[in-house]
Amino acid sequence: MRYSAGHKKETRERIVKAASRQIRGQGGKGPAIGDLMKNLDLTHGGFYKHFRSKEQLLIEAIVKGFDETEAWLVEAMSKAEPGGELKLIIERYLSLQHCANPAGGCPVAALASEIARYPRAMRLEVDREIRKRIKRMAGLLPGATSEERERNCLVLFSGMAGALSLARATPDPESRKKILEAARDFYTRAFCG
Amino acid sequence: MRYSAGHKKETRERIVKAASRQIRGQGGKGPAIGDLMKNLDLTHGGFYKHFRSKEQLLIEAIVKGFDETEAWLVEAMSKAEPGGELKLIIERYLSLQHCANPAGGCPVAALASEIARYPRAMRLEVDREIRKRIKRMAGLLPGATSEERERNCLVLFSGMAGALSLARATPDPESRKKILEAARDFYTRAFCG
DNA sequence: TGTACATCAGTGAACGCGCGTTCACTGATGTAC
DNA sequence: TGTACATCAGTGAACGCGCGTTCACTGATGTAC
Repeated sequence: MRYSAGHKKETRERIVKAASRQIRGQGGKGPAIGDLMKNLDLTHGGFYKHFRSKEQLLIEAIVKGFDETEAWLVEAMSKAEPGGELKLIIERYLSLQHCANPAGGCPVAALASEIARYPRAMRLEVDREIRKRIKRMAGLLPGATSEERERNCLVLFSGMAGALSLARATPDPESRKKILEAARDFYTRAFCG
Repeated sequence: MRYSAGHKKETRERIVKAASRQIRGQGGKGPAIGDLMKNLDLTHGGFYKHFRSKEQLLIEAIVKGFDETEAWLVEAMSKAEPGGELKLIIERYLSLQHCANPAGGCPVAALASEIARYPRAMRLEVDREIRKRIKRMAGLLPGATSEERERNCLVLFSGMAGALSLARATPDPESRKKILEAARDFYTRAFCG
């Protein structure tokens, strides 16, 4: 059958969006293409009408994860009184909500240890995204020079991703909460003066 | 053929040791059993004379990773002047050497984001190990109560693991070094005050 | 002391399943005439 | 206006490979007699 004008583009976006959630939720090589397509009421064969390979899809899926997460954090910021932006970002990033929702959250926390083992093209793309976000976020950090602010931002960002990963790895909900709270208190004190 | 008394035990240990390196190096489901055995000049069929399942092997392999890493950090400590132990641990954990050697390093940094997705039995075992090590290390941290020292230890440990994961994910060696140095300076100042 | 048998770490073929990718095909709609 | 053909998103069978697990078998050595 013939489809309407924007149909193909819409389908493509649905695939990327679903894949983005699933790669963050499942990690590894991400969802099997058959499953992914079935969830969207499509069949696996059609996949290659949209993407050159699974790897290409995963790259786009991860980029989408960064976009979604940044938007979600920026939204938190918008509610801040002046100077309180960073505190709200830390609180949201280290919230129980983010912890319970890897599929909709930060790709670095969701995939931290796996990125290093991705194929080169994927690593380069992830690296580009991380640099972009770090640069934007660095302005909120304390520090005399932009160099110093960026260093602080790297420490905060990697530290929060580590705390979130560790919390998610912890089976006991009480301990999870303890880790998140400890990290939240610590980074707030360290960077929100 | 019949083998000497300790032979089976030795073979088993060789398998665990090789698997421990490979799961940390490759992540995911770890090495394929066929490859793992071939590297030890054995065939895949014999594997099940030693282990109930691959999952059981992985559990033992990860525990071995914790043991090796703790020993390696304790060795660093032994060279410290009194009070300087933690500083040496931070420096070793965040060294370029550790960064370049995931297969021989900390399992949490190597597998951070994947642990949360392991089968329950594996998660529980990893959790036990982490608690054990955190408890031992907490004594080196500042804090008025043991509660507070443990919280600090959680923050330091998860932060360092996050920094190491991020550094490993970074393709450019200069940036890798920058991340490690920034984290090293920061945590040293924060906890070795 | 010599012989028959038991033991058991290791072997390698086979099974079954998951999964990425390819490819000939479908069929509703747009277009050319 | 009606008819023949082109288009192309989506379909589903098939291929090839990787991999965990099973199982009947091997063969050197220890043990029973």
